Amino acid sequence: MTLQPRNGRAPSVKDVAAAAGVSLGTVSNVLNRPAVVSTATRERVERAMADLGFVRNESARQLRAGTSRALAYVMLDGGNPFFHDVAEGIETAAEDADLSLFVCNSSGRSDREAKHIDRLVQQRVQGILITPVDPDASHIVEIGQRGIPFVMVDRLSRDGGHCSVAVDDVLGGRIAVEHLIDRGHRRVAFVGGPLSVGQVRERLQGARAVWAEFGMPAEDLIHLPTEALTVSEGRSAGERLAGLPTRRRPTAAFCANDLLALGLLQHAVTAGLRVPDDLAIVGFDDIDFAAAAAVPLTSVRQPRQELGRTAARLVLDEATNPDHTHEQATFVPALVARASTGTVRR
Amino acid sequence: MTLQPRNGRAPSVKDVAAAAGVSLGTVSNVLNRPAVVSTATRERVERAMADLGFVRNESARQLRAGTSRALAYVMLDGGNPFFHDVAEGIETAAEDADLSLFVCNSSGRSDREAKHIDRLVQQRVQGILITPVDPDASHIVEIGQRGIPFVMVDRLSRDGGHCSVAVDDVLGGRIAVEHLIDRGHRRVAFVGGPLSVGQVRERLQGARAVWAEFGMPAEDLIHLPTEALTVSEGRSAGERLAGLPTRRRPTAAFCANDLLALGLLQHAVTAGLRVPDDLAIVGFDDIDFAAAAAVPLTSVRQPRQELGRTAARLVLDEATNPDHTHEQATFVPALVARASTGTVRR
DNA sequence: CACCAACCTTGAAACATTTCAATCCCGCCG
DNA sequence: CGGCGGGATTGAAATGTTTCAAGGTTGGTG
Repeated sequence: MTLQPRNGRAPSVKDVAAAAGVSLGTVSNVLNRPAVVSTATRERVERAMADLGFVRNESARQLRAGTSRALAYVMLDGGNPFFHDVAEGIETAAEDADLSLFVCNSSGRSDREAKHIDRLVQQRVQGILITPVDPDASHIVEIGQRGIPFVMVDRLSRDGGHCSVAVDDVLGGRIAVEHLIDRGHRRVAFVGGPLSVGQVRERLQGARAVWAEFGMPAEDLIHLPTEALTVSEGRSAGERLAGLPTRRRPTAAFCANDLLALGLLQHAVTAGLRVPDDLAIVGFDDIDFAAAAAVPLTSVRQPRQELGRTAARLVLDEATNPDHTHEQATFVPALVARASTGTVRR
Repeated sequence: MTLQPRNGRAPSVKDVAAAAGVSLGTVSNVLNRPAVVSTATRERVERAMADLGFVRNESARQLRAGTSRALAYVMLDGGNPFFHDVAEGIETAAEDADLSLFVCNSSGRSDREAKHIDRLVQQRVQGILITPVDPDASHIVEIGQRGIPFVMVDRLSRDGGHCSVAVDDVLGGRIAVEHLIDRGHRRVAFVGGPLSVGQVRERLQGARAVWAEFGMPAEDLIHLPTEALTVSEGRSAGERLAGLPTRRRPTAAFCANDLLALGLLQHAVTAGLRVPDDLAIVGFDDIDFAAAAAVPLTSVRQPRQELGRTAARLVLDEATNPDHTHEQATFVPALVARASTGTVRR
C-alpha cells in the first residue's frame, strides 16, 4: 500500500467521499454500519480510504458521540511491578470491551496525580481507576461528584461512595505474622512506612492484632519505619535492624511490600546474615521478582491481575448500567511460603 | 467548592457564557487569552466556571486546533523495569513541554503494537516514540510515511529515515565480555534470544567480536538461546547450563538483559553454585533490581532516563521545527562491576 | 406498464471549542 | 461638541464525524 504523501491536512471523510464519488454519509456508513452499504460502493469507498491513507479523527468522533472510548488507570508507583500487573489486568478487560487504556503514574505525588486527573476529565474518559496517594484528597472526591465512573484500586472505600477493589490488608498482616509465629519466631520487625499510607497502616494493624492474640509481648513486635516503599528504603531498614542490640534484634521481618523485602534481603546477604536462619523475611504483594530473588521470598500474594480485571468490570458497569450500585470487592490474600522463611526455628 | 450535580450533559462554554452573561467568545478568551479580558469580566466568568464545574472538552479543542497535546510511548515489555525508566525520562520531558504522555505496552506482540499505533494515530498524537517488536513491520514504517513525528527508542534506524535513540549494543556486548576475559574467564556463555530481537543480535555480535580479538577459540563462547528476555527463561537457561558436561561448562555467563541474569542467578543459587566463584554473571540494562539482587549484579548500564528524555526532545523537534533533520543519538554503555563478577579467576 | 417495496444513498444538523474580523463603548483631544 | 483611538466584547465560521429523516433507484409483481 502506498500512501499519498501528506500535502498538508490529513484527509477527512469529505476527501474520501469526493475521491469515491459518494456522499459524506455513505463514507460514514462504511465506517460504522458496513452492512447497510452495497458491496460495490463499500469497496469503492474502502479503496479510496486506502489510497488516501484516511484515518478517522477520534476527536471529532468523540465530540459527536459525547464520550471517548477510553478508560484510565492512575497508578501510585510505576516503579513497583505490582502496579504494572494490576494495569495488565485492567488492560485485558478494557481490550474485551474494545476500549483504550491510558496508564498514568502519579509516582506518589499528589500534585502529579491531580494533574493527570485533570487531563483525564478533559478527555472525557469513560471511567477512572485509581490507586490514590490520599483517598480523601479533594481532587479524588470531585471525580465522584462529577459523576464520572470511578473505582478505587488497592484501597477500600470508607463510606461506600464509590466502588473499590482491594485485598483485606489487615488479614494480610495477620497471616504474614502468624506464619512467622508458626515458624517459631518470637521477636519480629514490621518494616514499613509512612503510616499515612493506608495499606501500611492496615498491614501493621493486622500484624499487631495477631501478635496480641498469640499472647506475645507488644514490645517484641518492633516497628521499623521507612519513608517509602522502595528497595533502597528496605536496605536502610536493614542497617537499622543490624544496629539493634542483640537481645532486641528480631529473628524475622515482615515488610509492608516486596520492594522493601528485597532491599532488606540484599542488605542481610551483604552483611553476611543467612536468610532465613539468621533472619527470616516475609514480603507483601508477591511480585515476580519476589519469587526470582536469590533467596526466593515468602510473600503475601494479592491476585494482582484479578484486582485489575475486577476494577475494570466495576467501572464499566458504572458507566453502562443505570442500576449500578457501588460495590466493595474484597479479595483474600494468601501466604506463599518460600525459602526466605524456610525453616522452623528450634 | 460545591459542584452542581450533573443533571445530564457536562456544562459547556455556552452554559458558562449564559451564567456569566457574556458571549461564547469571551469565555474562550478567559480560557486562552486572559490578558485580553477586563478583570471584572474575567472574574465573573471564572466564578461561573467554578460554580458550574466547567471542564474544557479536550476533543472539541483538539478538533478545532487540529492537533492534540499529547505524546505517546509504545513500549516493548511493561514487565521489564528498564522500559518504565525510559518512560519516566520521556514523561519529564513531556511535562516540561506541557504535553500528556500516553504509555502503551505491546508486550512484545506485534498485533497489540499495531492496534495501539492505530489508536494513537486516530487520536492525532503529536508524536510517537516506540521500542518496536520489529522495526521493519509495515505498521511502523507507515507512521513515518504518514508524516507523524516518530522516534525509535533503544533501536537505531538503519536507513536514517527517522530519528532514533539507543546505546551502542555491539559495544555493550564487547565491554561485557572483555570484562569477563579480564577476570580470567576462558569459557563463557552468552544467554539470550530470540535472535530476531536486534538488541540480542548486536550484543552477541559484540561479544563474539571481542572474543575473537583476544584470540579465544570460537567454540568456547557458547550461545544458550532463550525464547524471551524474562526471568523464567533465565532460570531455564540455568538448567541447561548446569546440564553441560563439566569440561564444556562455562565459568561465566553474559546475559542479554538483567531479567535473564536474575533468573540465571536464582537458579545458580538454588543449585548451590557460588556466584561469582563457580559462575560469574553479567547482565545488561542495569535496572534497579540488578543492584538490589542478593548478589548484586554486574551489568552494562544504559542511561535509561536520558534515553527517554533525548527521544522526547527529538520527537518534539520534529513536531515543531520545520528544519528538523533526523538524528541517530547513540549513547555509550558503561560496565558497572558488582559482586556477581567480583573475583579475578586464577 | 404502473406501482410498490426494498434497498441505498444523501444532506443537513449537531457536537464544543477557537479564532478573527467587526462592532461597541468609553474617555479624551481638538 | 464631534471625532478618534483603543480596549473590550461579540458573533459567525470552521474543525471532522455521526445520525437520521428524507429522497432516490432498482427490480419485480400484478
